[in-house]
Amino acid sequence: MRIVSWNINSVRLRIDALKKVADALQPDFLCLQETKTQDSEFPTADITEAGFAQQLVRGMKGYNGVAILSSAEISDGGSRNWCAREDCRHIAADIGGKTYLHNFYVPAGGDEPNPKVNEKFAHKLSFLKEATDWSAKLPKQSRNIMVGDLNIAPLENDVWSHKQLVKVVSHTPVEVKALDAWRAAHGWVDAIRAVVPENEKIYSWWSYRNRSWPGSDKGRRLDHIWVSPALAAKVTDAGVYRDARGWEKPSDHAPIWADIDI
DNA sequence: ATGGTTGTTTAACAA
Repeated sequence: MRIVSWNINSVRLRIDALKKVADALQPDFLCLQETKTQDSEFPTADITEAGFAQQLVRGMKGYNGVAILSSAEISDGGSRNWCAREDCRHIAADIGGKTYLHNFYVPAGGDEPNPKVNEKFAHKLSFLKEATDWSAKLPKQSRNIMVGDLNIAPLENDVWSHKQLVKVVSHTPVEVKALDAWRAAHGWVDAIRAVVPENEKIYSWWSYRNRSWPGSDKGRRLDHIWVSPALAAKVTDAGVYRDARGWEKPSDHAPIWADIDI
């Protein structure tokens, strides 16, 4: 079974790119973030045509928004509000066999990594804390897959330069510590790093502001696929589909994928 | 040290 997670940065603008990703990666489940589309405007018919008749959608006008698309039957696994905001940053699916798929879009956090002066960074840290508490309550033997744009690159080789980014939001020690706590709360296993050794650089996002992609390759690994300890041994392969970042009018994120033997 | 780009929605905001 293949799971793909992709911050598409507008599902309406990039519907053709979605079809190309579907053709190339053949996902059983395609999880999207930053759909930027209210549910009534979601391109349901186009996505059905692309092979995903099953669609769980939670969007809002202009910002955020998440979706889980599937070719096989799934049922609604609910969606949660975080930090008492209805800002469409989570949706879940029951994908059968007592296995649950959670799709997250964590707040980016603004520019200044100081919660006292930057409300967006405070929001990000609060979100991480709530998600940690939520993870701690998941039964240890339960089968969960958690994907999304977590907006944090935790390891030194998850960024193009640890030294130059250590004070930049997405790679600061306080965020990395919070992400580690979130992971530890359930014993989540990082599927990408289970496949790609920590001494190898791997990224999933490249800023639009750096026009030199892919030459200088100044990326960050902001997107993640985590699995419950009970599924850790079932991850057979994983990676980043970098090609999509080089297409016409790309999202600033590339799709990431994992094969899980369930 | 600064500014660099893109998307939604139309001047500003978020990323």
